[in-house]
Amino acid sequence: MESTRRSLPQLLTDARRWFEDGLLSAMEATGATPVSPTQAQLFAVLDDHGTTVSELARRTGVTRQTAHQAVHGLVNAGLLVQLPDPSSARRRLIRRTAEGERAHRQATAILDRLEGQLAERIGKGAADALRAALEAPWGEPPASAR
Amino acid sequence: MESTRRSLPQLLTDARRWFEDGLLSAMEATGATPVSPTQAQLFAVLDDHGTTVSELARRTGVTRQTAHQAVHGLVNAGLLVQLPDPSSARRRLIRRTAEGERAHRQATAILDRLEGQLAERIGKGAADALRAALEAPWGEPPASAR
DNA sequence: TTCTAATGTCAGGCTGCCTGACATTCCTGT
DNA sequence: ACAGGAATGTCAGGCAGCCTGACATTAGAA
Repeated sequence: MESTRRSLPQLLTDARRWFEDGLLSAMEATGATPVSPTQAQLFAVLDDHGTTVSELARRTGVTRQTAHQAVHGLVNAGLLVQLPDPSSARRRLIRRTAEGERAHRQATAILDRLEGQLAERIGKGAADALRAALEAPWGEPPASAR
Repeated sequence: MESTRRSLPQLLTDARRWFEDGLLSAMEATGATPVSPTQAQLFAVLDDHGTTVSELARRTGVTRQTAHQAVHGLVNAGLLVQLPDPSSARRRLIRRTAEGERAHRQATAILDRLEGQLAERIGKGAADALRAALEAPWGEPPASAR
């Protein structure tokens, strides 16, 4: 009787995997510098006038060190650059390179297309509802769950 | 104007993190053997008469090796046991131990509670829509995304 | 000026996932 | 009957994304 509903965390993971695989294989197919969703996210929260690693960490909800590491990879890949912040010597601003722009735009386009395909499959209404539900602020899990 | 909608993969990750953190901290608070969502998922797809590692791998959508590793951890933690399958010498059936039962039931209960809290926050309708959308079969990302 | 906070970075660790490689054990077709 | 292919379980090694700890440097506030 399959009383066991699949757990939401698992469902969420499956969905994410679908996007992730789709993104990677699509980018790979175009020969563009591949960008993982995690990296794409970094791009997404980057603003045009340059952003510090710490700020990126805050925006993406990870530690400074993790953000640093992600940025480092992208810098190595030639998609980002770090330049000194004229207003403060301890800060280093992160900016996209031209190639970074390109990769970011492409990744975004592919994700949009995937979302479109999802809408086709489950219906536009359902897809919108999914997004709406996920966009609710998650914050931290209420301790009241104990 | 924040034209940058957050990407679905990222939203999915945030949501998953919320559940994951909630689950871990809740289990930790009770002093029970902590079970990660990944491990909980393993329990969820385990049937009562015993299941092989390969079968678990299929059900969870990961490789045999990954499943093996997860099972190994749970066996070490005393939540699962492997016993020889009387019907075939190359197979080893995985079963829950008594403690495994307990941990599984508790994890499931906590996840339900978290889902309930989610429903409170975003509305029952939205929560149900979320689940419904996620339960659509994800299959593989269509190559047509290239 | 001195003390605290913010920033960037290095080092090391964990988990979940993967591929490769094997030894065993079954099963099927000839 | 048996050879060869498929299934099963495992070990080994790798990679990405996270995390904590520890530091040096620089800004800013007291």
